[in-house]
Amino acid sequence: MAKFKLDDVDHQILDILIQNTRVPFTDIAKKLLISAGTVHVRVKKMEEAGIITGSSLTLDYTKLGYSFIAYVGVFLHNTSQTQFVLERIQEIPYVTVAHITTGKFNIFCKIRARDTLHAKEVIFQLDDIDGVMRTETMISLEESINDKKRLMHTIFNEL
Amino acid sequence: MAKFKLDDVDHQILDILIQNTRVPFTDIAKKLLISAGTVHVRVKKMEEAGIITGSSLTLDYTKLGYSFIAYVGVFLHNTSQTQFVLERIQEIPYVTVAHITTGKFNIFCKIRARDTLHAKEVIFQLDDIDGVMRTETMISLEESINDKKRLMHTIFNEL
DNA sequence: GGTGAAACTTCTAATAA
DNA sequence: TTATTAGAAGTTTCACC
Repeated sequence: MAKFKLDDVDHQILDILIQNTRVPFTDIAKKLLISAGTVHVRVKKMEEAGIITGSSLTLDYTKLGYSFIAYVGVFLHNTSQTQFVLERIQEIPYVTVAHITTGKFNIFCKIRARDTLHAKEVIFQLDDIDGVMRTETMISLEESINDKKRLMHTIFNEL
Repeated sequence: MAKFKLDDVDHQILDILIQNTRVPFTDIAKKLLISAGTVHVRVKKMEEAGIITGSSLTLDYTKLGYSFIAYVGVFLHNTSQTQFVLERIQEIPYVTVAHITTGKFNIFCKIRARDTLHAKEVIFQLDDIDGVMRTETMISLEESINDKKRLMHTIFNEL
């Protein structure tokens, strides 16, 4: 898929909305010295172009009792089983992301659980899927997320 | 941190907003057969309680020319260097997440790059950090993200 | 392309239940 | 706690630059 051409105004709009989707267009307009109508049109275009695919809340899962994060590498008996196993993995809600990978593992996923006991259950569920040979777990002791804004700035300065 | 008590109405509000933060409160109210004022109060409370920590746009990075995802495991000479290395890693904008982990690697991170050539540069940057012994890369061939909504539903049914 | 203003929709806080 | 309501605020469209 080709790059999409965004100008500086688009970048600044994304910059603001990426940090808080509920900032009013009128506020953005004031800040960028353009009209609210323009902000509206720009956002709509970026949505139509598929650059903006949606918006989501950021929740504190720790406050909901889910403070445990781990990455689990999955080894398969045979790579032909990849799709089947992936589908089984997707049925486990505690697996938040799964990747088919090259390198050490065949499938690689991130899980979010309540605690070690709960994580053990989830990992056993993964182990029990037909075609899975074994798994290897890396427990996250500390997560540090790099602000999306940093990547965006870097991307924008390249375009 | 303790669990927070959310009732069914809160769950349903989160369910809707997690999929699209811009759904008007009046629409949510209609759907849940409550008033918009109530929705407003509930959301505000969840924000104050720290359950809702923010909102963000979902962007299609592939459309922006960034279709390459890889996970990189980092081995350190000495775990005492963990904090130092983590700080250097955070300076690289193409690293979107980094974790201190137990298990195979000392630090584990996710990178987003334009292509293999660019990824190579990023990985070399990681390798060059003082204290890093070596890295191990797993390239993502296919990413499958499990809907946040699924995890939420599961969490809610437990609470 | 952008603007500004009108028409419409939504938000929000105070009041009442 | 929740509902109602009315004024404030935001969104969206459109005729005109």
